[in-house]
Amino acid sequence: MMSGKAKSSTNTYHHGDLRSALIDAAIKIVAKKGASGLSLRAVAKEIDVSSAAPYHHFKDKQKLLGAIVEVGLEKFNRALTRSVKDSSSPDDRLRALGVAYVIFATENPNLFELIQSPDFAGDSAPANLAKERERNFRILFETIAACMPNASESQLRTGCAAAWALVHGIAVLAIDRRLNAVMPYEDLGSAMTNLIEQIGFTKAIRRDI
Amino acid sequence: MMSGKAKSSTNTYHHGDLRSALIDAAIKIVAKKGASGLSLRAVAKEIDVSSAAPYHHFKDKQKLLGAIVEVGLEKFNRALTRSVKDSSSPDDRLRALGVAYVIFATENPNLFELIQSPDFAGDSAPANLAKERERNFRILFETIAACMPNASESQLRTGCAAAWALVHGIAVLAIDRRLNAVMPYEDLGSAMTNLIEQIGFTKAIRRDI
DNA sequence: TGTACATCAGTGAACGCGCGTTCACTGATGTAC
DNA sequence: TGTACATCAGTGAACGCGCGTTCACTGATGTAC
Repeated sequence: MMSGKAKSSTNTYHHGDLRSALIDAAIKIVAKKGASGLSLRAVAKEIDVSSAAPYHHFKDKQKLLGAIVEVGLEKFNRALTRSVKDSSSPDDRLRALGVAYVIFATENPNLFELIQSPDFAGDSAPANLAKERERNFRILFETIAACMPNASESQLRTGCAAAWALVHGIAVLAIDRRLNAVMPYEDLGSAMTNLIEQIGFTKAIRRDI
Repeated sequence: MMSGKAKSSTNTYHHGDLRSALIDAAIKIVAKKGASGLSLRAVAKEIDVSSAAPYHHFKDKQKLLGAIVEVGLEKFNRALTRSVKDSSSPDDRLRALGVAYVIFATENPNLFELIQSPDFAGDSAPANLAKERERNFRILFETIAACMPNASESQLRTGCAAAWALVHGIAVLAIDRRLNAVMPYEDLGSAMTNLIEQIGFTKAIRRDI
């Protein structure tokens, strides 16, 4: 057994930190096969534990998935926050934010899709996830607000919707390599950056508002 | 039995047009439960036929799904073609095309998602599907070309990518009602139209190109 | 420090389920003569 | 028009599989005295 134990280096009956280990293993499987390819049994097997063991830490499969989404949202949040940190002008920050969104999506396609899944993004989603999502939205809203200093609340929201939809569309299409047919690039990341640049991202969403 | 037979009104041993019936039933199930909720057995049951019967018409489940996608793409194509028919100016046509895209997606969410699934949209997709998709792209390309009469081929392609991504993003987010939180409307369709209008759809994609 | 005991976090076997697919079969249909 | 026969399109039973989940259990851990 190669798996490191958290509390003891000997092979103990108890795992030490099975909960974290389960989440890690689950994220690894999701990354490889997508959320639909994840089974509790596979997760348990991945860390050499019986199929029943996870039930001491998660009520059911859905709860484990929820934990993955939480971790994923935090990671996403970190990426977005980082992107917006040191850019100078509001427009630059908005552009950087969009690029970070797309880059995260293409680098973590399966995790991104799980995070966006209606099961966890809808009204019936757990409160902690909604809170994390709210944090993400705050970043966008504040950046947009800095870009449009004279806009009303309602105008800002429309701006958010427009920017979000555009970037989300690029992300989704890029994940499935659907844009390659339209504009072939070798490096997907730079292609997306390029696209965002070319359509005048920040200027576009301010137009006509 | 309520199901109508194609060739005979009596209850015959042979169905008549089982292939079409299977596709219809499958589309109905997809509409209700999504592609992941579709099973061959359920399709067979829906039209009161044995679980083995579909195998006389489709080699396996994937082939049936492919048939659904084909029908779905044709329907999608019809909607897009229609939208672009009688509008006057190129800008109006592009806008109408975008609206039709979003409307189709929100009215047929599960079918739309199946159509866009990487299993059938990727490079390994069946040739007939790729052809149907090409037809859809043609509509966009020609509309964009009309909007940008002096643009180069490469510029047109970038324009296509931008317009597509924006509209696709709206569609995907709208399906999951994710935009409601940002800009609440009662009628989703009019909200989307509104959004497309407000961000200056056609002007935006011409900017900086 | 040592012992008794409650609690915790595992095990392994089993359950029932729905699924895709295969198989030998049979009734219906169409065609050659 | 009638008959023999090949082919077609169904049936129903069964296969094996992976899955989520439950259960009685047991070894390890922590705590009160």
